[in-house]
Amino acid sequence: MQNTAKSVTIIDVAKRAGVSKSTVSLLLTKSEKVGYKSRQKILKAIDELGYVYNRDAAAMRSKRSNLIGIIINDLTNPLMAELATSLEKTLNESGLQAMIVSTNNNLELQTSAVKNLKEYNAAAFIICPVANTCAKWLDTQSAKHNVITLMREVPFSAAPCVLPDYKKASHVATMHVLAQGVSNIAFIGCELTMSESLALQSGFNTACSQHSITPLTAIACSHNQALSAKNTFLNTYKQNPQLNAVVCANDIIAQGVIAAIHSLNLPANQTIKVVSCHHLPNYSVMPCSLSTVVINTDEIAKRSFLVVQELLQNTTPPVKTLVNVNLQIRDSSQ
Amino acid sequence: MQNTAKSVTIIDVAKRAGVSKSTVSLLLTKSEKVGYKSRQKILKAIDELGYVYNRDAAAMRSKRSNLIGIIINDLTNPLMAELATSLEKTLNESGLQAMIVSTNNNLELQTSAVKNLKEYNAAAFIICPVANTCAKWLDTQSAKHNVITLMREVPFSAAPCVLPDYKKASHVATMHVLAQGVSNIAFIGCELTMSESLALQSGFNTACSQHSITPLTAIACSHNQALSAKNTFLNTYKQNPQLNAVVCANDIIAQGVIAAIHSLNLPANQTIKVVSCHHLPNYSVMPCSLSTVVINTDEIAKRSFLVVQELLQNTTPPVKTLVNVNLQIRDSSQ
DNA sequence: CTGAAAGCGCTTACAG
DNA sequence: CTGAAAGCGCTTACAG
Repeated sequence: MQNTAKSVTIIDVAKRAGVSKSTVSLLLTKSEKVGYKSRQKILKAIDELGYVYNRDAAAMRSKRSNLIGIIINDLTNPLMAELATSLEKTLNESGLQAMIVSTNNNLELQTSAVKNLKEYNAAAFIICPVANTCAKWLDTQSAKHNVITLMREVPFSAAPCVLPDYKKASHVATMHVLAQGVSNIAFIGCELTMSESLALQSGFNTACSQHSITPLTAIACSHNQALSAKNTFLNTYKQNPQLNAVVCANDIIAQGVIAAIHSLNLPANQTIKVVSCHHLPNYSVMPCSLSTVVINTDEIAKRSFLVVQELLQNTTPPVKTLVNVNLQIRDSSQ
Repeated sequence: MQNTAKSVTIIDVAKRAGVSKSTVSLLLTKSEKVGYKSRQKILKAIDELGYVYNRDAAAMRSKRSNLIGIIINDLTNPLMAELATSLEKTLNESGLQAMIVSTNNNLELQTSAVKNLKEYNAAAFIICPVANTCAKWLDTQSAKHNVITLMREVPFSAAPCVLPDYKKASHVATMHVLAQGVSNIAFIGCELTMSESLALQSGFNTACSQHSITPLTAIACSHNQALSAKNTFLNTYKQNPQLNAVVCANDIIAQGVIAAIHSLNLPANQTIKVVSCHHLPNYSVMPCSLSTVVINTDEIAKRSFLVVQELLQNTTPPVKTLVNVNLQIRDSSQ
């Protein structure tokens, strides 16, 4: 389709506007240098001819690029989608073009996504890395390109990283339930080898020891599955019937745990408190209310952008940016 | 960063491999035409030099492009995210590069997204249109570019469109509960002016009349809000206490309705059946089970790809492709 | 398979 | 502001 029509170039625009090709190019790049009259004529010509700026040609000639790759490991996670959307908006506002790519938690797809984006001359890569991303690979990319990681830290990598303060998240969540006088508390997380999970567990343990409480247990269930969390909780409860509080790694796990607690049909005087360390946008609409730690995706997007900007300007950004998190308190006794 | 290093070109590769520039270009484009020995030498040189194919240059010279824009109105909807991921995978497998862009249900963002992607020389646009997309605008784009719409139909537009059989979805869902002998049935949808909602309602009405039942009511609640659905249901129930079945437009609304039913504390012999016409991936993990209509995103992605392929080959694809849907039966009495 | 040549649409100095 | 010129990295015939 677009092959049939001969494309309109700046030469055509220049002819029509009665100015030189250079002037058109000047308007298209740094528009403040062109006088009012020429500007009007050029804009009119562009409109009449339906001229479309060719960024491929511009990028090739100038060796610049305003394309930023956003590589997301799990786009079906509403938090990640929200973050990607927010990032895209932030980049757009600075004249940059976001290109979101989904790797579906697949390492090969992540590798090929970065390779492809290089061929498209991306100026920077914002990566939410898949779980088993290798630090060596990341450092190789980072040495030659502008790369930052998001939401997840790749251990021992030198690439700048922006992530929520997971340790604070679990700490504040745990403190919240401990303040209510519970004493038999468990943590239910997932993928405990990930740096995120380790940070969550660490915040949990710190809070427990600050209250001089030995946590009952800390257990992992399979990846983001409410059903798995439900079963995990039921097993834990069987072995620890004195359990009266559960700190969950995120809202999905919390949902599973809450479902499990409902299924126990506990007497009215026996409650088990549940709190989540990681709010997921669309899960807030659930029947039951839940105290949860909210991660501000706009703030993460903003911080990420600042780091990317520093990279683009060849200054050295902080290697790690922790973004604050906030506990949203709701009725969390089940 | 990438500006400092002088880039490696096919000329460098050709020199190193001891072949001509043309041969390298040949390998990079249609590789079957290059002999085994040359191929090995070239691949070795590419590897040693860290050569990166420059798609901007290639696209500019050849006037071809393998970039496909995927423009999604709501990336935080897990179904849309799943669809985008699936589409990206399908495109990748055919050597095309997907560029996902989120418009966040904002018409201006959608317009500028398409404009930007044109500047990047996208070969086609796959659009999940925002609600108030104008048919005229879409037809203008479609006249000059390869454009298809997904999941939502823009009324009176000539652009090819791929979407689930919403009418069948609500029909099969409604028939399912009617077969259980209910007689007082309501439909709860959202945004009833959208073509999707109209199709859902039409399927519902058809099923009711096939059972010679006059539905109690059909009501809209605000956009995808479980809480709003909950309140809407409670109001409806107050006015129609004989209600014993509810057909919901999607899982989120169904969740709200189920929560409302729970809050009624109905006697054990009184149940209200709930069914959903539109399954949303991450909502399947809910405490309660729910019969719901599953939309196969892989199938939609595949069909969309076929339509795009036809457009790229300048043949005329079907203007409308309806993808089959399936009722997933679970215990749906609440 | 090679090699020289033209050209895709732009940017970037530069002299006027 | 103009205008001519060079060049970004590739593809595409074409004659050998």
